[in-house]
Amino acid sequence: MRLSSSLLLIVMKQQAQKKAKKTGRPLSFNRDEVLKKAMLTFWRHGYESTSISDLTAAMGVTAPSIYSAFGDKKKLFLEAMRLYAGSLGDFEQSLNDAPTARQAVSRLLMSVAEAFTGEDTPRGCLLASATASVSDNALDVQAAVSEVRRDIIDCLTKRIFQDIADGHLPQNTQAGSLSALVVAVIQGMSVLARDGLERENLKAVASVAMEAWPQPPRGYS
Amino acid sequence: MRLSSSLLLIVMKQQAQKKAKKTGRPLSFNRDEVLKKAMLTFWRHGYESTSISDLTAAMGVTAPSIYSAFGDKKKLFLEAMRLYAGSLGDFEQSLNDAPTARQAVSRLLMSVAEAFTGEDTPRGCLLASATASVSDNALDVQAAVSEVRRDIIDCLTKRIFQDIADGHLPQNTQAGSLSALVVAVIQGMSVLARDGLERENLKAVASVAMEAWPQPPRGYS
DNA sequence: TTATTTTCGTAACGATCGTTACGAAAATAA
DNA sequence: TTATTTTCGTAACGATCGTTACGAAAATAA
Repeated sequence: MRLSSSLLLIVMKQQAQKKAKKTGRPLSFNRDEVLKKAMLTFWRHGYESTSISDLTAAMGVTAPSIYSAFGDKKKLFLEAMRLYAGSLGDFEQSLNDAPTARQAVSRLLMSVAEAFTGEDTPRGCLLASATASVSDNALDVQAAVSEVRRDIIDCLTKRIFQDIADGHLPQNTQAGSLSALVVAVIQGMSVLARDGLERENLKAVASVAMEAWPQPPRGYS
Repeated sequence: MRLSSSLLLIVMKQQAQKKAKKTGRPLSFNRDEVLKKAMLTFWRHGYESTSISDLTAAMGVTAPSIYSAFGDKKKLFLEAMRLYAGSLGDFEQSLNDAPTARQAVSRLLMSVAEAFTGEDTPRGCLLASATASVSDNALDVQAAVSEVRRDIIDCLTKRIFQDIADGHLPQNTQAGSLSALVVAVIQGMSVLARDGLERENLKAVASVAMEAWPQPPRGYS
């Protein structure tokens, strides 16, 4: 077989994956839509406290179809978590779009205050609550969530170092501790949101938290 | 029956409850000791992810004995939670023993940083993780934990108001938001501790968080 | 049409969940 | 000793867990 025809086959296969050229009975549900419903269920009840029965009810899909489409409960959760968290690249982009790390974090805290108290979504943060405690069977799922948090902290740390280099933050700024504090505050805000704290009060907490942000060096802003 | 003899009977009954004057086969375990082991198990795995089987293994007590001594799983958890949290009065006392609210909170954050990274205990905070997410069957247990957090916030708020009155804090200090932030930071530190952050790094986070504490008015400290 | 492919829903799998019935065991009371 | 009281351990309860076997249904390919 020549290389060109091999490549052609690959291209055709990719096209088939994109658009419904497949043979066989078609899927009766929209994969993205039911994944979103699974995500909302995990958001509300967490990983282990959400049963397959809860998921079939929320997704409107039978258990065998869930297993066929997503593998098993762990893989479904991991996909749901990625849908919730979004891409790390987009997060990094949003941090870099802001003029300073301070403004990026200030806006971040306000937007999570809104997101944690949405009318049409569960309260709090899926990352904070879904695997806060698990049995030994789900330690790997917990570790996956933990890794997402670590990536976010690393991302924030990089942005803070950049601000130090640009003179927006003092040279002695503890970049790692400061970014870890930002994530701690966000995860703590999730707890308060779940406890029922109202949106405006949560924003006030975020506002007070920003007081911990170091002042820029003299002559800078 | 005369009142005096009735009172005498009550006194005798109380004595019987204190010391082992009971008839019948004696308890084969120390109730306080096995409660502590249950508490540690709930601390590690949370309320719903801890099974009765986990508890019998950790406590060294059979299921029927657990039910006889503690009622059911919910009541056992609530007792374990109270053992973990301690009395609100003691907490209030510790806040009032400190010279200022700032020092009380600063010491509080350092002591939880130690407690969340103990060698012989699970990581993080039982209150933060054990009921972070639950099924509908355990919403009442979640509410009980939530109430403990609210009590702590109220306690901190009172102490902060006292410092405002004493001139240690500015008149415009947002006492409610500041105390809610303290609890948010603590609950967020629990997440970081569970993620594996080392003790000294967690203390550094707490230290940066204290930068959010308002400066005392001019002329005060 | 017939063959092939994929998904459908039903029905069930073994394992584990929280909880309890019940007779044996171990103490005191009479 | 015998009666009474309380706890013991075994064994099981119905319910639910996550997962899968399997034949029917619904599409395209030949």
